[in-house]
Amino acid sequence: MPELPEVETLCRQLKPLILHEQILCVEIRDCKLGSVGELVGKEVASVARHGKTLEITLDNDAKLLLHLRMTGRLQWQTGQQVLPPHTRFVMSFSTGKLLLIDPRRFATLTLTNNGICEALINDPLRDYRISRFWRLSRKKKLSVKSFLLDQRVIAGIGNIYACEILYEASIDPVRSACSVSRKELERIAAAGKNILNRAIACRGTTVSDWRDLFGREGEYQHELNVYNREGLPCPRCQGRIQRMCLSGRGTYFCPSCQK
DNA sequence: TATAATGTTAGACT
DNA sequence: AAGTCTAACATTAT
Repeated sequence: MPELPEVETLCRQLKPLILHEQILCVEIRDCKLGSVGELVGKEVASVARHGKTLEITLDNDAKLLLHLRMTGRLQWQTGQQVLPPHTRFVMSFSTGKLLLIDPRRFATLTLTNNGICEALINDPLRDYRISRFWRLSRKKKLSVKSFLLDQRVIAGIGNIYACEILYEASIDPVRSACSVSRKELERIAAAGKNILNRAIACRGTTVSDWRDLFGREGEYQHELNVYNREGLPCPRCQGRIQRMCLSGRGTYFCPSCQK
């Protein structure tokens, strides 16, 4: 479910609620998550996002890394309501409770002492270097879409935004990464920044079950050009949007203006 | 009932 | 050996 803009939305909403707050109680309700060590009594020193990972640093420098994978959601709850179905983890503060809800149970939670510097370097909204992006693309024969989805290349892009970025850059998703020219790759990088920033401003894309920390839908679904729009007219050339399967994922594109 | 779903990765295959 | 592809994870909704 959540890609970079969705995780960034959660990060921004969560920060003012839990920064410098003490963890009062932790409940793991799904043993598949494993144990996360001793968190009770620690204070939250920072809340950050790296790619699609949410990082909560504690006052002893330990880091709680949360990855929502496909259907993970975070919900903020104040008061005594019953927990929603599929609530897998609860962390309580004096200000309220943070719930992890995850029907498919793919989400992961890890406590670590070393950061995740790889994603720090490769986050497209930080000091991402086009030179590195270009260099990596030169030796890749796989599709440019799979290239964009490789979190070691860029951290944070998922299936929806990969489709949208390639549409905005007018690049055919099946082309091999190494066939993309420097100019075209610059177009992809620019489209990536535009789209991700715009999607953050919209608090993410709700096509099925994405909700923000307070249960609200995002707004970027109203600005999608190709994703989930098979058979509808392309906003640019009036051709029909097609759907195909690429590396196992639904891929939407306009065959007449993505070359 | 069959298929697809916004992610990642171990293991298989080139 | 390194690059690439596939199946699997677990559950719900169409």
